[in-house]
Amino acid sequence: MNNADDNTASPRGKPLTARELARLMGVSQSAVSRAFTPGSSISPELRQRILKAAGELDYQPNAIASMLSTRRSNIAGIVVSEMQNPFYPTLIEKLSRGLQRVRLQSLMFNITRGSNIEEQLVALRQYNVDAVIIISATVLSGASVQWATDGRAAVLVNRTIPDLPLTSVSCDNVEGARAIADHFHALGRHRVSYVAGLPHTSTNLERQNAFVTRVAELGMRLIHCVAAGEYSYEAGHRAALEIARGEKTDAIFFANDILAAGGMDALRENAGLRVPEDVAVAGFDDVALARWPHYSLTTFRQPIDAIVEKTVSLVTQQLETPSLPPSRNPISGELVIRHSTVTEWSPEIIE
Amino acid sequence: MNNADDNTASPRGKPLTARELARLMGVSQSAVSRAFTPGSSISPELRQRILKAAGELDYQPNAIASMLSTRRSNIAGIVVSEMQNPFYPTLIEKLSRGLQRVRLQSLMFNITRGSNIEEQLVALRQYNVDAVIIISATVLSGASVQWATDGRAAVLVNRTIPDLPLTSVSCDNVEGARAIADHFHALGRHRVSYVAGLPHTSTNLERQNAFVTRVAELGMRLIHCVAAGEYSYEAGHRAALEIARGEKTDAIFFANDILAAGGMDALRENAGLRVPEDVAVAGFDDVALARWPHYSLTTFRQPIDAIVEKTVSLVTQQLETPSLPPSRNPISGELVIRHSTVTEWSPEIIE
DNA sequence: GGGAACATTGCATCCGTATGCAAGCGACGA
DNA sequence: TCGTCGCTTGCATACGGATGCAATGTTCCC
Repeated sequence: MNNADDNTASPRGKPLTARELARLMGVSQSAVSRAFTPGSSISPELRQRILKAAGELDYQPNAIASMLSTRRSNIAGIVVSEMQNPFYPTLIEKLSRGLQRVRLQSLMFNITRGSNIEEQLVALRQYNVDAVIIISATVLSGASVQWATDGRAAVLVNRTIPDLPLTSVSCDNVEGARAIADHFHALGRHRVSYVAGLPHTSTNLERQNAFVTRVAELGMRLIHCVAAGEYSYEAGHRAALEIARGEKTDAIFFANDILAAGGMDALRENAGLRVPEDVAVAGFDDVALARWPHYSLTTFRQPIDAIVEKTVSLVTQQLETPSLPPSRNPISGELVIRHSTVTEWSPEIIE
Repeated sequence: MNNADDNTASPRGKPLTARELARLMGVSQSAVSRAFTPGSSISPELRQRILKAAGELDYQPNAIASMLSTRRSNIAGIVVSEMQNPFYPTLIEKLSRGLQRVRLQSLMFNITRGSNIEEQLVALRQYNVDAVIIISATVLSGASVQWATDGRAAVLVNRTIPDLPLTSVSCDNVEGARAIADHFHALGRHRVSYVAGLPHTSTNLERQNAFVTRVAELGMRLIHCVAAGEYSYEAGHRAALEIARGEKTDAIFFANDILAAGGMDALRENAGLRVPEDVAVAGFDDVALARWPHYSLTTFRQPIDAIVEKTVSLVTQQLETPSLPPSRNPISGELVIRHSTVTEWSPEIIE
């Protein structure tokens, strides 16, 4: 009757609307809508009939229209930067899959030194995302985050923002840094050092403070405490060389694995030191590279799956209960001992 | 007059709508809409007045409603997987920034072996993305891609799909593979080998064929040609060991840098071979790791910026001219010679 | 058998913005 | 001075689906 060219799926044509499908089937548009809305008031028979027809005619609800009606976008905005550290791609990948399980698509907002952060946050609001997940380590002002997350579910992952009470999920940095210090101590190393990445990030502050404190508690000496400036291989390399030129140290804790990798190469290849014999090296994260035989890096493993799971569950809770008070959620990690601190450790076999 | 509590920005309240702003200002809703639509029929004075008021009252257009009206989502769906290879996070990051320049947000669709691909593609359609950019190396059926991209701008990056005429942008794999072969030849290596990653991907097929062909042209012998099975360090490690156990080879081209890294470590640390003296090693991509002194890997650099630029421009063109015929766009890369093939090469300095 | 409680369904309207159309207005030429 | 043209502006409606409410049909119990 209409321009429904024929009753098969129609490629290249404008997509079928609920109203059209309804008319073709002789039911109301409401019925079509309800067929696709779980828990709505519709008989199983009608729903089946509609879903079947929808399948045959290749109808599917227009998510945009649905968003407008429900004021629910089913989109989570993920604010991201620092993609150079392989920890984050992995985290994001798993997170995005975790969010899909609760029917949330991930809209990525890339914050980078070059880009216009404010513009990104405006977009966050314009797209009406239901939830904001902030992973970026880049410094964001509390005010703008407040504005961007205002009235929606929000979770900070692996970071906090000063003076801004927001729900956060983090690997337990204190536990991890203490575990590294304890491990150094158990190895009999007493002249230890710390290499920070970005000095003002919350992850770094927590790791650094916990490490320094624990080192003092155990009666070890903190020889060097330097900031590499960023979380990169090159920065770790530079920092290690700087340390090697200074007073002798017998164990170095790098704030993450990438720094540690750069550091190890510098110590071995440029400073002529043996790892772990002359200096033990530990990192943080347990990214893929830490398992590579060349590095075989002792590190504190961030429990990615648990972090993702917790984040998703917090988002879900907040969506259900908008008034939920903010909470902090440290997730326990695990010390992974490898060859960079222990000579006699048998390296994991590559299967 | 209404419940406009006061005339300052109102946090926590529902966002202001164009209609409300219009009524507060005594203008029509159309005027507000036009003020935010470049090129629309409105006097500069009124536009300024409205934008100013919008700023003060913290009004911004609801992107969802706008999408519904215009049938334009200003969203590009990026179909992704393989986030383990650092080349991709970098590419995605730059791509997402490039798309932002033309006012497209990036909605990421993570395809992974575990996840439900069909479901992802349904979402792609439901969200009415304007453009689809497929980066994933994972095998997708032509039919489903056809369906997902039907009627919208689409670009394949660094891959093609058999029997599916779609616009694609790729690093010139043939040029790269030939350059590596030529380089090996110039080094006097005549017993060369090739290590594939995922054997059936288009990138691999192109690199492998071009390399094998060129090797024959130059009169070199292809000793080994193995498939590592995936693009990972471990796979490269395994493949290198396998090769080292077999007939002697004096140069190995790994299909990408990560494979090459695993391979180099295996050759040096497990097979007791010297790189480059006993065996020269080359990769493909030029990821960050290739520059690390420990690897200092000769590789063919993918021109990421040019790829991104071309992709964005193709998307733009397709959005302007929906009927644009598909095209293939190889982008020229660059051979980067480092220490893994040339002894006397002075390693780049870490600044 | 009558009436009430419940399950289904359709109707009408709303979500917030974009845009075709016509009305209003000033400028300009004849 | 009048008519016409062009620029602004507002009005009305469309975009596609969700949902409160009323209408209808069904079931169950006394």
